Amino acid sequence: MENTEDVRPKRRGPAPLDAFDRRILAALAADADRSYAALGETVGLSPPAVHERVKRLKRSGVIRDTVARLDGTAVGKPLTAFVHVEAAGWGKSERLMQIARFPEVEELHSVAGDASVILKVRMENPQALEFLLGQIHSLPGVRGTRSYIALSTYLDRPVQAEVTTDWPNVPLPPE
Amino acid sequence: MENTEDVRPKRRGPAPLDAFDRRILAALAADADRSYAALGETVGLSPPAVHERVKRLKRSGVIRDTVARLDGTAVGKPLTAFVHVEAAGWGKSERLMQIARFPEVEELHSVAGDASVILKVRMENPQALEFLLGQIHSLPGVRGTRSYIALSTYLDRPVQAEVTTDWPNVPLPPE
DNA sequence: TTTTCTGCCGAATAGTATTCGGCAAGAATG
DNA sequence: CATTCTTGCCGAATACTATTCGGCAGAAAA
Repeated sequence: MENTEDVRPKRRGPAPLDAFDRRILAALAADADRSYAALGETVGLSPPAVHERVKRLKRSGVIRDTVARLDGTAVGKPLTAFVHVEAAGWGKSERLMQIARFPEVEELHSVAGDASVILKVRMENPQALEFLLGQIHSLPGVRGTRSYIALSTYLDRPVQAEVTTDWPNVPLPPE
Repeated sequence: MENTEDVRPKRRGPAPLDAFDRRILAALAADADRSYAALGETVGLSPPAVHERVKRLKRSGVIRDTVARLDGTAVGKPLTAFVHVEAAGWGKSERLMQIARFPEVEELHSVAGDASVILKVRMENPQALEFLLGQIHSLPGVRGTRSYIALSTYLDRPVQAEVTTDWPNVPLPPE
């Protein structure tokens, strides 16, 4: 006989995140400094069990990475702004990607809407923003930009593990 | 005698971040999982020295927190969007702040420009976005909204420690 | 029902984080 | 300038965690 290779793998694709995973993710997205013992305490698992799950979540890419979030003002960049770039032809010219090399640029998305690209930038001062806009305008195919300068930031947090499921009902989730 | 309390404290305010601090911050903003030994290796300090600096940077608030960054799609929210809210009177009505309770809302800024408030949201699907917009429109003083749906995200990173200082010169920083 | 697989736990081990004492360089003091 | 004081570093010692391991139990497959 041959064909002994018929055994299909049991399950393909990432296991769909059970309640423990969700709690672990929620906790880590809020504070990744806690020990596995403390984590296990809050989610209801032993330290090794939490460890194994976190390891799996990292390998599978659910946890992209763990980072320190810095205070923009403290590092010398108190000015946050969103820059909408209207590009001709089709947004994502390779050149436009180049401005991602500036450490001031934190996000870069191509979007649907009356802007082709949206940037989130954090600058030292208005003049620096002016220079950056100059850089952007010098790129080929850039028709114009529109900047929105943040006056106050009321919320700035990473991707949350929770998902609102009962949209039509709740007017506002409880505190 | 009295007035022996004349001795002014040597230095007020946060020390201004030397080169070591910068390197530590840059490293931690990229990957907070490394050991102090590994960090010390790359920045040129002993593990205890790095530890002490990190502790100080956290206490002083330069390092706001350390978080795990999750994959939006993996947690069930593949749709990223920026929502501009045009509010009457003055943007920051207390009520508007309430929508920050939805775990889908990641950022909330008041801005200068032809929008009063900008939200960054991550939704399960377009319908969920529709519901959220409904919530926003139901708030008093909201004149309208404009949504920009992210098609591709080319860059999404935390505040970088580096600051570009020679703006007028460089056309683009080297790789 | 039996077998297999998965994921948990407690205990053991390995590896860090953290503390401590001493030292050296720069700043303040006289 | 000499002296004192302060700051921040290092190496070694300690305490605490992460990580590994063996065994077990429940669910899924056979």
